[in-house]
Amino acid sequence: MNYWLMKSEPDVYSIDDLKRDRNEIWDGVRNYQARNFLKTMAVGDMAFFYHSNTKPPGIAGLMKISKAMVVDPTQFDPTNKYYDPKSDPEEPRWHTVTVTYVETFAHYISLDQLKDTFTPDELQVVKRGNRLSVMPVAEAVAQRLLNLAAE
DNA sequence: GCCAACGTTGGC
DNA sequence: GCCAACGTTGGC
Repeated sequence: MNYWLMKSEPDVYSIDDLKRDRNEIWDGVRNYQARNFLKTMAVGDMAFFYHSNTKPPGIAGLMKISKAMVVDPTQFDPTNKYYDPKSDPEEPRWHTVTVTYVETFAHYISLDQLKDTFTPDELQVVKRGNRLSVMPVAEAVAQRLLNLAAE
């Protein structure tokens, strides 16, 4: 079982939205490195829900991967902002996962706290200028995050 | 709202 | 295949 961190702007989709929806397709990722991580996710993996572009940015909760290798439907929808006319329905370019709500942390872990606790090597999200929206989290780091969240 | 970082596009 | 222009991300 692997741990991940996935970013979303709460104005667009927040952990409260996921709590309400229970399950959601994590659509709209259009970065190959992030997509490649999405494609390696397995059912049962856990992902930290990171709120980006908000004040303060940070980790808001936890979700679980409930379906792997989901074809992102938005790539074939011409009315969608994530429409990709170059994606071939026979060979879809963008795969993602379905996530299921697990919990909202009692203690929101702000980016400032993440920077105080982890080095950029331990947790890529604290790296300055980091724009990757999906990234792996090492088991030991994940455990420390879960401890922080419970404080 | 600004802007640094950086991925993508497209002319050559 | 290079690289300038452009667009997006995301912290501040």
